[in-house]
Amino acid sequence: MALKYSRQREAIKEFLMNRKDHPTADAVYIQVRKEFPNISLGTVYRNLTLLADLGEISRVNVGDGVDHFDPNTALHYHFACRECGCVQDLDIDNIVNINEMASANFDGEIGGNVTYFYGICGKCKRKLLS
Amino acid sequence: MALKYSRQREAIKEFLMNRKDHPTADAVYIQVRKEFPNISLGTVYRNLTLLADLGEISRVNVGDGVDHFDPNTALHYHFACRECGCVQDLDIDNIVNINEMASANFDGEIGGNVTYFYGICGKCKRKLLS
DNA sequence: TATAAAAATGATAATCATTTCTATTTTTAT
DNA sequence: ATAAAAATAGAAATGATTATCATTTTTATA
Repeated sequence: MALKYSRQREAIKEFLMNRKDHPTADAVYIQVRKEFPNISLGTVYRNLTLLADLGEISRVNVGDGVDHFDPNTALHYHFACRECGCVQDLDIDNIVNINEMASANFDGEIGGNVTYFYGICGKCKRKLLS
Repeated sequence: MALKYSRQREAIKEFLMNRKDHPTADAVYIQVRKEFPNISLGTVYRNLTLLADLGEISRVNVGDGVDHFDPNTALHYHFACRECGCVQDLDIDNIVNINEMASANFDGEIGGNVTYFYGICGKCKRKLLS
């Protein structure tokens, strides 16, 4: 149970920390393989899950069937482009009271919510117009 | 391309229309198999996807790794119990302006958003307290 | 520094939801 | 009645993720 150092885990963390594009496990794998040619996809998944469980990174779901990973664990919102599949952060204030709103007229316990946006990103929008 | 009647599709639709519990494809399959013992899971998936594409039902994702299906296509919010896995409707007003909020400071086009809540349902809450 | 227990790894197999394929059956316009 | 189009059942394929397990790394302690 006690955590032990691993060069692979450090490389995964290091790679992710410099990223703003919310890579998938496979994207992490492809990159980290440049430094560790023998790393296995299972190791990438295992470490991403571990880091997420430790709260060092967060797992992001934007409905495209693949998990994305984000070094920013603070509350913020994501946008997913349905054209190119990119995932980006949105610069908006926290949506207020949403859990409280849901708690009214509800006999269970609201633990949290998942909110994300989708559409066409700026890049794809410009491409489609030209 | 032209749609042709199918008894299986009617049975799937009929079953779903009387449901408030947002069944999965597999749950639909198990039920409809009582009337059509030879129906295949592929047929269930094909028809659920078709009905969703036609806008007659909606596909609901609550982050549990399985798609749920809802005969109610009007905008409303869902709650997913992390204890028992049940999915239910929430009786709350529409969350206002959320797409507009996201559109500010964003150079792409917001097409929509996905918002759902999770936690412990009333039934499980009571069970845990006793 | 040597060592041995604990943890992590690489390789691969397994899982699970969903989709695809194909030969056969249903539907339906004529 | 018939034949083209669409739908089906059954089975295989896919794709993301998890599990298994023999081997390698890490690290606390002798």
